Amino acid sequence: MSAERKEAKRERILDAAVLEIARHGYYGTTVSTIARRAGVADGTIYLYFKSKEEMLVSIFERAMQLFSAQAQQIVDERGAGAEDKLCRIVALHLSLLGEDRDLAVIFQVEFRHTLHVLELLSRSGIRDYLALIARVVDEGKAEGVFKADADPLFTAKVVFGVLDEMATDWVLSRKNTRLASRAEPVSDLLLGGLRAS
Amino acid sequence: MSAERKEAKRERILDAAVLEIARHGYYGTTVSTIARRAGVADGTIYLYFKSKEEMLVSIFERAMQLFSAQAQQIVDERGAGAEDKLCRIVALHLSLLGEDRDLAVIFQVEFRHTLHVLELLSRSGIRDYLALIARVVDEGKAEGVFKADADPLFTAKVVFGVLDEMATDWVLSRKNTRLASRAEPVSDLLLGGLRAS
DNA sequence: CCAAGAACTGAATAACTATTCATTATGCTA
DNA sequence: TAGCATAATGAATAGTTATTCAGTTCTTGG
Repeated sequence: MSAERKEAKRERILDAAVLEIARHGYYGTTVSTIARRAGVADGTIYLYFKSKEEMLVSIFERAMQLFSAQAQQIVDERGAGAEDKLCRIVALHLSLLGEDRDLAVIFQVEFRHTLHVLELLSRSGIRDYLALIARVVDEGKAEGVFKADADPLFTAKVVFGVLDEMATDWVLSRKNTRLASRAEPVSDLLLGGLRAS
Repeated sequence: MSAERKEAKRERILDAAVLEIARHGYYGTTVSTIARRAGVADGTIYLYFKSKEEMLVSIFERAMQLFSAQAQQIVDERGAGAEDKLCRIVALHLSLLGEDRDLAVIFQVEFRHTLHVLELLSRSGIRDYLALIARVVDEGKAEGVFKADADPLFTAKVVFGVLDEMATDWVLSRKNTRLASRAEPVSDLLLGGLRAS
């Protein structure tokens, strides 16, 4: 079997896992269910993943890669100001989760539990993301548009916390709002607290 | 058996459950383990709780009661300004979780998963809490110290999000910092974004 | 077209554990 | 203190499910 076809099947299994786990939770989803939805036999799962838990880790890694790559691009851009970069990261975060409710559920609900199992391992992906935001805060201080006494990592955690709560709130609410529509008010409030006076 | 002694035993079981679940997760903790730590037989658990899940709900309710009662007191106080009230709620939130790491772990990690099972049920406790914060924002607007265009519920979610992220970060970090020490910088940043200019 | 290795299958296995309930202990009242 | 109700026990039950592996089907290079 060609490498591409193998990769495609792996993706299909992962997609099935995202869908089922989002709807029924990690412990409420059996390997058989995932296999059935992916259209493979139970045993086949184990040709692609060492265990059920490894599947969850893979979901996290695949999503985090998408996330980080795009955020990185925003941060690296030359010529853009820190305020603008921060707004775009906020918008990106809310858009990516807002586009895929199943993935959002897994991020906001299932990983929280898994973090307990994986502990700092999974958090390391978040740490990189926080560092990225912190860099933007640092730039803003250098530009003189953010308060000189803002602690970059602390500020990054505040930003992440707000985004995270928005996402969780959206996931748990039944209303049919767009998550991305909250980007502007979030940016406004955060920038209000950050700007040099 | 007297009602007090019964209540005391119920509390002992709940304490044992908090300890074990915080350390090993809900699914990593067996009813037998909780029973052993509480010093009772497995079957005894079921004289006090209908099921394992009900134990978790009881933990949530017991803690939320403590939480809400104190927050309510702050909000109800006459003569205090909205800025001051907000600062005190921030401090309260971080103190209560900071005083009891096991409880904090359950709140920040285990309940996230359980929310999936209990869905909006558990969130309703949070909803009341959010409403309380929103009321303070409203007062601040009436006093003229907060921006006139601040949306109270949205702002409450932002505040909660920041507090929540601080708590999660503290729970997952191994460092021996005090959670409550972040109250001041959190308040500063939030008030900076909220104040009328 | 045909090995032969790669990929896949799914029933069987091997735990694991929430909950029950027949039995025993305890405490209270008269 | 006897008798009765209440409380506690913990071994047995009943069900669940991740993982394995012996056997089958597909692919492909010569």
